[in-house]
Amino acid sequence: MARPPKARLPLKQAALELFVEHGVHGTGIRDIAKHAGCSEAALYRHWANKDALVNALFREHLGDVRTILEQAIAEEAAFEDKVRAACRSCYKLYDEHLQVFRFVLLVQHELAKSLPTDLRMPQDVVTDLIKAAVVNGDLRREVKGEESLMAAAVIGIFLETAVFVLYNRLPGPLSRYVEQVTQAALRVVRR
Amino acid sequence: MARPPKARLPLKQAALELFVEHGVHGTGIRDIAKHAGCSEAALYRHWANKDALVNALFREHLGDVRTILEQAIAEEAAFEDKVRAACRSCYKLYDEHLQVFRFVLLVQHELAKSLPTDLRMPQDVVTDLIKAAVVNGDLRREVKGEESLMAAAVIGIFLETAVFVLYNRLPGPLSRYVEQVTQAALRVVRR
Amino acid sequence: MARPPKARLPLKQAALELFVEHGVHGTGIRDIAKHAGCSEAALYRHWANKDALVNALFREHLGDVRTILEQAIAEEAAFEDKVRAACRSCYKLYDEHLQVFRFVLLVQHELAKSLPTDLRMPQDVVTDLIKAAVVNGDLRREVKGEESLMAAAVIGIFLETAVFVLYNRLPGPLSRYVEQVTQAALRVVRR
Amino acid sequence: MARPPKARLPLKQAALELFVEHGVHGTGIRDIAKHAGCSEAALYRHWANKDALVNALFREHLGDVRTILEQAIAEEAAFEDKVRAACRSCYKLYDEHLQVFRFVLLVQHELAKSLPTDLRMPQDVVTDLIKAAVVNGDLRREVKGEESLMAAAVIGIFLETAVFVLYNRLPGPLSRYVEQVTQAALRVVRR
DNA sequence: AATGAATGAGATTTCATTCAT
DNA sequence: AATGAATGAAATCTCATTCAT
Repeated sequence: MARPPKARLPLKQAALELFVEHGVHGTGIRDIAKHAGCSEAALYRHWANKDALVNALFREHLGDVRTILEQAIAEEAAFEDKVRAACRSCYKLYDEHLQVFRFVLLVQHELAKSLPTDLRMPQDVVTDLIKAAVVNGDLRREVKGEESLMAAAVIGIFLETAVFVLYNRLPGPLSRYVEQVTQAALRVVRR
Repeated sequence: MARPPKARLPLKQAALELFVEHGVHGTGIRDIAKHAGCSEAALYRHWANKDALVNALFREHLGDVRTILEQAIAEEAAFEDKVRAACRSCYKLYDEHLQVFRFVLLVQHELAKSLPTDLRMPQDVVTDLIKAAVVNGDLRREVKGEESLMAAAVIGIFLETAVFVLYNRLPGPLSRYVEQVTQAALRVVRR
Repeated sequence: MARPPKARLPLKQAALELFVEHGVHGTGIRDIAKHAGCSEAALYRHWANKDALVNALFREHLGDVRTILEQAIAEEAAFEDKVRAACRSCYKLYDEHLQVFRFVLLVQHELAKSLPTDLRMPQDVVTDLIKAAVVNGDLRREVKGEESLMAAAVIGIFLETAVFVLYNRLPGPLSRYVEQVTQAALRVVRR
Repeated sequence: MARPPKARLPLKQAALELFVEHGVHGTGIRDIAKHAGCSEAALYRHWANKDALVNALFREHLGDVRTILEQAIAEEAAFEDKVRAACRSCYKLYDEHLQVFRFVLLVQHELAKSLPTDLRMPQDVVTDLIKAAVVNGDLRREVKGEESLMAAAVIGIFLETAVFVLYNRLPGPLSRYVEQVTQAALRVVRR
């Protein structure tokens, strides 16, 4: 191999920070390069263009979130514990890597059009969790056919609480709400 | 009284559609003008600049949503009916004026930084609804101090269900879920 | 109408001159704008991009050349006179508007790929002239089936003489060779 | 003797193909390197820079064409046979190495400005052939002083026929027209 | 009053070339 | 010796806004 890539990681880090801070459209190549301490052209060796960078970054971090969720859920046996673990793992990510969390949240709507349909999303993980609980008998049969609706409710409770903390409608850190949010979610899915 | 301006409405309609479709930053003056069937300069007869248009549009539609919510809530007496009316009114807006709904949702995040803090948001309406219910005794006293958290949960359930419909994770129209969403929200706030 | 376009013509003239002088690739938007005495952005109001300008310019001037040829040919009755008129009209263009002639010659190969197939070219005019002469009996029947080959030869004689003058292999002006070139072309097509 | 360089030939071949396909200016170092299956820096081990590569390539292939022409002409005694041999040798090159032919044709115009004047061109070979024929008495004395004009005509017939085949105005292979083109050229130069 | 031309500033992207490994 | 990363300069193009008619 020739020179080991030196700008790749700084560029990703800089892009993440600036995208979250000023939005994807509000952040220029120039800003990213300057913040990363390298030239603008360096970016184009690693990604075809700005869009490609955004997409790569999104896929990567979305994968992280999904993995965190899946692992947390897999490590618990009871449904309630799975829900709590899911919540705790995500809120931990929020508190420790706010930028990753915000980026995934932020860009999701902006990229909705250009995302491949085969991409497994965190929403899918939660939906599957609920479907499995219905099958297992952890949730009443009446929920049958409403799994997606229940998933929407659970995700909504998870996310909007984070949004409230983000915009200072609730005091942080987010993790302090794990138990309350978990109980709220459980009250929704358990009739 | 002078005759009403002719380009104003088409411009607003065009801006709304394009902002929702391509984002505020992704939509140029030329796009708006072309889509509205008038000249680029016409825009500057009605608003000082692009930002002013965006802000005016946001304030206006946010006001609509807030008003709809407030009226719906005011027209009912019981807490449960208020929640149901709030949900129904918003979901009706979604089904009939999807773009208004999406615009308010979308721009909120994109413009988070530049929004004036004095603006009363739909979130505030819901929070106040819950606070009032605690005072009235419609909700148990234990909720005291958790009003914002409860509001977050309720709003999350409302919104994420809409998002699920928007991205075809749930079949539309959104209004069909009013009762289920209402019950879910109530289960959360009622211990 | 608002402001009458002031930069359009200067831009076309500047582009023509610079394309001929330094080649299409060798000429930048900046050069064209500076030479035309206007801003770079002005160009994009009139053409979508550089390629579009090149194409429009080519189509326009190609049309001129074709029209000149067709008119010259139409004004004469005898085959020999038609050939002479064709040659004279083109060589007059060369001597008086060298840039147009060179541009059409230069860009032809560069644009070969992107040109629509329906475009009637000067080559077609000459080919049709010869086909008509065979039908009329102005040329022997033996030429039948060789019209395109004869057209190639005639055009080759026309063009390469111009190229020789262009590169100073022959002294100008080109028009002085009209009679000799005409006779050469006639010797080729008349068995 | 050191072992022969490994990347040199692939680079030359790739450059030739891409220059013909997209033009010299339209082809980048990266394109050439990728197409040749080696690194970008490799090019600079063999040539000082892009210009040097272009020039070397042009000189080489131009030399090839000139040599082919000169040999073909030298191997025949009679003027008519010389013309036929010249045509046949070039058309053979066209049919078997289209890219070399096109490259020499193409680059001649694109690089007209930057070409060294000392370079002996195929045009010179043909002009000398005709001059010699006048001196030898193979062509009438009346042609005296018109040698360059005659050379232009002969070359024009040769080239434009090839161009017609290139753009599908005539069916290939080009070699099938050797005899007809030869006769056409002879008719021009023989009064 | 209303248009569309024009613009300055800046965005993104490309390119030939050099550099570090 | 050979690679691919990095770069400065420049190219193309976009944009919100102003201007002349």
